[in-house]
Amino acid sequence: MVTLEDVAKQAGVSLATASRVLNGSTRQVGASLRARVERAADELGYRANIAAQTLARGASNVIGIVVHDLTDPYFAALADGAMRAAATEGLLVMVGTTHRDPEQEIAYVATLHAQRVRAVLLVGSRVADQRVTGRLRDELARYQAGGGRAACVGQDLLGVDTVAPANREGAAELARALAELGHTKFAVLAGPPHLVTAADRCAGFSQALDELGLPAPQVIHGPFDRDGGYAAAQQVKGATCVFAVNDVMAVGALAAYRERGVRVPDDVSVAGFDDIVTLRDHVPALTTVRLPLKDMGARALELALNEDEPVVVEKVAGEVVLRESVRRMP
Amino acid sequence: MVTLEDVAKQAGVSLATASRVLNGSTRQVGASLRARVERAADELGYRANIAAQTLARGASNVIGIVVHDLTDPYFAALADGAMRAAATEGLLVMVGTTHRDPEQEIAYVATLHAQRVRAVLLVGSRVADQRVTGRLRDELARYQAGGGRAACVGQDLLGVDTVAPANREGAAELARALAELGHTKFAVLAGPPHLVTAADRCAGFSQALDELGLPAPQVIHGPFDRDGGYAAAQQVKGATCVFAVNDVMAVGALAAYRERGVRVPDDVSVAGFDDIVTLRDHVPALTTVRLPLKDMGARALELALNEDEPVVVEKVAGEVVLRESVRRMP
DNA sequence: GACCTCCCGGAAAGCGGTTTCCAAGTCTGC
DNA sequence: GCAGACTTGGAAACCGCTTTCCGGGAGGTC
Repeated sequence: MVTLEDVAKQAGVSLATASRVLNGSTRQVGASLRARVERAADELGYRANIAAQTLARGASNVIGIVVHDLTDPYFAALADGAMRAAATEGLLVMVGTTHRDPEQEIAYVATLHAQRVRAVLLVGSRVADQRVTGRLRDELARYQAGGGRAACVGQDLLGVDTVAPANREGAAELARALAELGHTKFAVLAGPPHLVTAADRCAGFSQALDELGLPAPQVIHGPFDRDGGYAAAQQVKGATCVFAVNDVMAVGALAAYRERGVRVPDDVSVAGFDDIVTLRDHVPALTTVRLPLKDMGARALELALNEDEPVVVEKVAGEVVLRESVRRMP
Repeated sequence: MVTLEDVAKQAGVSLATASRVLNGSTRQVGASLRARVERAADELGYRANIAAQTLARGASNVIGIVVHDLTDPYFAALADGAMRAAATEGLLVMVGTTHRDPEQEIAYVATLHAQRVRAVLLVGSRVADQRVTGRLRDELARYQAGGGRAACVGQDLLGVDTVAPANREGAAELARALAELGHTKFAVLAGPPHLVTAADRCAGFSQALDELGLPAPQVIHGPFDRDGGYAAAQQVKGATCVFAVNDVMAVGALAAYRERGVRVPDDVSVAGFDDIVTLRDHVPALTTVRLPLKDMGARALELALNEDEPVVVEKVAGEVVLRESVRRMP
């Protein structure tokens, strides 16, 4: 590959001068030399070696984002928000997907640390397992000790900047809205018990029902994805309203009902959580809690880059959106 | 940050020995020294500086993927396929999104070149503009001249390894299947004329109709996304069957019809292209052409990494999937 | 015109690793 | 017991770039 030295030689100047011309510096370079260097670089097709720059400057211009699954539109939206924010700062993005394996998440933090990325963003729910979370914390702390910056979208469990959606509150508000429509018998497709996001939404929902004096919902655990919702829906017994703790599960539930000839919302009402954009044309339109996913991603990056002391943006509000998948009870 | 020198000092060995123990080498290191080094590294929380390694080794372990829009499930699936393939090779991934700006694509290739990534993957349709494509070619050639590797998912227009879906053939087969159902009056929601993927699908469809002796379809251009499909559907006149050149446009069209009280498939049949997984629960279920997106992404990465001479995998076959959004004509 | 700044070009010292080359052991085989 | 072949540890060159430090010349002041 073409190096700076090649360019300097071709232009008949020193390395220092070539560097100052091509890669930004506070120092001025005279017009004639500057032109010669630029021409040489162009002729040779020079591209600065960023690994070398990073090493010399002691700072890189890339950030790392770790998500669970890029094909899940929830993560895609969050990641997209963060990537747009990164682009405006002139930063590049390395993306890692854990496929929901917490060990992978830890491994990625180590790898991104080794890459000396400017910041790492952990996107997605924490798990309840204290030991795993502890190891992740350690890995992050080690990275931060070396000057790294980190933020998380999810729960404030890592001791880093955090953007935390109001999962409990959003679910509670949804519960109240559904109760308002006259529902009293609920089921919750609750996802995996160890996933904090899922657990929070389930708990917020249940608690709100309790405060309203309504009976506790039937809680059905299962995977956090479309098929999990599909399977869990089969086990619902006697509820008039089903809350799936995220939208893709709700879509799975709707599919299960459709196949069995159960009409939504006539026979049963269904609600989800997140308000995934890709699902906006779903039939019936899904009642859900809208989260500003892109903003949250962007905000988290901002925090990671700018805050010295860990800042926690608690309870990013969701907005209940009532659509045709729920009906008013007679 | 902790450096290798710190570790070596702490362990009382030379830099060379520490390097050999920690960062893999053909050379053996005695058991006792090895243990001392490992203990020191662990105590200090050492993480190799990959920028330095990349510089010293002259080879990096990251690849770059450039997509148009991560929140579009089409790209998410392709990227996910490539990322899984990368992970099995122990490679890290940098992702760039162009937001459909071809200039951005060129800029990303330059940036990834500067990063000295092992390979770059360009995912998504080429544009018809010769000048833009030419500049992208130049940028890629320059990168490859320096030992970089590149591949593309889309059309074979860049002189690099390419995985090209059989857009024309898939659309043609779809046209024949729809004609088989008795349709004769077609419209095509054709997307932007300059997008090669869109144009190919439209052309393949039209040509097949022509070969069947059927009248040419009404062709309506517009954006390549959901809203483009929505808007284009409004302009359809007198067709019994509408082909949207991708699934998200088809979903937009379905939404437009639903709002206007036009029944699908009773009043009009609708088909898309791609078979996006997220849409599998859409109502009515979308007739489409299934493309093996994840495989294509993985395959492209494989080509980039292993092939010396540009290899073109032409015409990755799509499979027509007939679902309820189309009906047989009486 | 002497003296001081200021400006700009270049030499060279890093940045944190890898790897080549040596030297000093340690094993073999006879 | 000793030459020759392997091992293994360390010194130092090098990867490509940034930046500090120097020095020479131009411009300004009295």
